[in-house]
Amino acid sequence: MNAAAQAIDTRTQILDIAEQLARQRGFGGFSYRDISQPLGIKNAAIHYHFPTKADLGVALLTRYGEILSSLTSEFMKHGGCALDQLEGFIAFYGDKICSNQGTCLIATLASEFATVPAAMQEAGKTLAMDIRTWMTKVLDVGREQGEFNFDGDPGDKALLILTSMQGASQLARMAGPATMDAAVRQIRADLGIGSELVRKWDRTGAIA
Amino acid sequence: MNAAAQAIDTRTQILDIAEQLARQRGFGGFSYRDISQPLGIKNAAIHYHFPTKADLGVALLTRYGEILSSLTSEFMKHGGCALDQLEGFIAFYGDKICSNQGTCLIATLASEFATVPAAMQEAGKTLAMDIRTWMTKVLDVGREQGEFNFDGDPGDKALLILTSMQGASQLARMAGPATMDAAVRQIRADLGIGSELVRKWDRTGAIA
DNA sequence: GTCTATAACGTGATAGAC
DNA sequence: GTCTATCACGTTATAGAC
Repeated sequence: MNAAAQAIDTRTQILDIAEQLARQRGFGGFSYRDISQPLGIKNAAIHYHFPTKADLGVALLTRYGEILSSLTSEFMKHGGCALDQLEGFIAFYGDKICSNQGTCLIATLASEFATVPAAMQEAGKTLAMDIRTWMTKVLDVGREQGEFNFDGDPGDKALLILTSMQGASQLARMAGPATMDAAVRQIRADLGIGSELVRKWDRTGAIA
Repeated sequence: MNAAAQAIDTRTQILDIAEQLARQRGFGGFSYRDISQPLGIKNAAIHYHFPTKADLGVALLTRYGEILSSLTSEFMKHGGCALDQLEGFIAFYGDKICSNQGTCLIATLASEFATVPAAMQEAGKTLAMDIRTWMTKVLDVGREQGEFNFDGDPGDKALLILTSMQGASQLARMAGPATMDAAVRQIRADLGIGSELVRKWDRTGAIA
C-alpha cells in the first residue's frame, strides 16, 4: 500500500459515496461534508481530488458511462439474445439502483438538469443518447428474432421503457418498492413476454 | 381593490411563481429571492404569507391537488369517455407542463422526495395515490367500453403510463420536446389506439 | 401587509503549512 | 495528500418599525 495506491483508493471511495448520495438525494442534495465525514477526512482533501463540484459530477457520469458501456458494447457489436439484455437492464435497475430509494444517475440528472453545471449537462446528454440507442437496438433485434411482440417504432418503445423505469424508480420513494415491480410487470406484458400471444408467436415463428 | 383583495392576490402570485420555479428547477432549486424579486417585494413579505418554505410547498401541492381533482372527479363519480380522460391528461402534460422544460409537481416531488420536508412528503403521497387510482379507473373502464386494448392489470398499466409521462417530461429537458411526442406515440400504440387491431375491434365491438 | 435590518447557518472554495 | 484556517456567499428565518 504505497502512496500512489492510497491516492487512487481515496478517489474511488469519494466517487462511491458521492454516487450513492447523488442517487438517493440528487446532485444538489449532498455536500462535501456528507462525503468527507464518513471517510474521516476533511473537505479540502476532496477538493484536492475534485477541485469543483462540477468536476466531481462529471467524473461520476464518466464512470457511470463506462459501466453501462461494458454491459452493452458486446450486444451493440455482435448482437445476441435481446431478452437477456432487457432482463439484465431490469435487474440492474431493480437490484442495484432501486433498492434503498436510489435512481439511475441519468434519471437523477434529468430531474435536476436546469440546476446543474453545463459540463454535467453535456456529459449527461451523451449518456442518455447512448442508452436509448442501445435499448432501441435491443427491441428492434428482439422483435425480429421473435423474442418480443409490440407495435410501433422501436425508438419510441425504447423511450417508453426507459422513461417508465426512470419514473417508477422515483415514484417508488413515495409509494414503496412494489411500484417498480408493477412497472416491470407491465413492461413485460406490453412486450408480450409470457403472454398467450407471444407463446403462440414463438412456436410459429411469425405473428398469427 | 381593497386591502383584503390585494392580500389574496399577492398570495396567489407567490404560488404561481413558486409553482413555475418548482416545475422547472425543483423545490430545492429556487429561493425566496427568486419569488420576491419578480414581484417587486421583499423576502419578508413572502414569509408573512408562508412562514416557512415547507408551508409554501404544502400549499403548492394542495392547490395542485384541487386542480387535478376538478379534472377527474366527474369521471370518478359517473364514468364517461375514457379516451377523452386520457387525451385530456396527455394534453395537460404536453401543453401546460412539458412546455418550457417543466414537469408535473408530483414528478418533481418524487425526484426530490428524500430532501423535502415531511409535511410535503405526506401531501405528495396522497396526491400520487389519487392520480393512480383515477388512471386505473380510466383504463379499466376504457378497456371494458372497447376504447383501449391492452394486456395486464389496469393498475399496473396506469403506473406504467404515469411513470413514463413523468420520466419523459424530465428527459425532454436533456433530449428536447420530441421526447414527449415519442413517449405519447408509444403509449397510444400500446393501448391499440389508432392501430389496425383496434380499428377492427372498434367496428366489431369485440376482440377478433 | 410590507418594510429594514439582522441573525444564524451551511455551502463551495482557496491559501499555505506539514 | 491531507491538514488548519479562513473567506465570500446565499439561504431561511425572525424582530420590530411603519
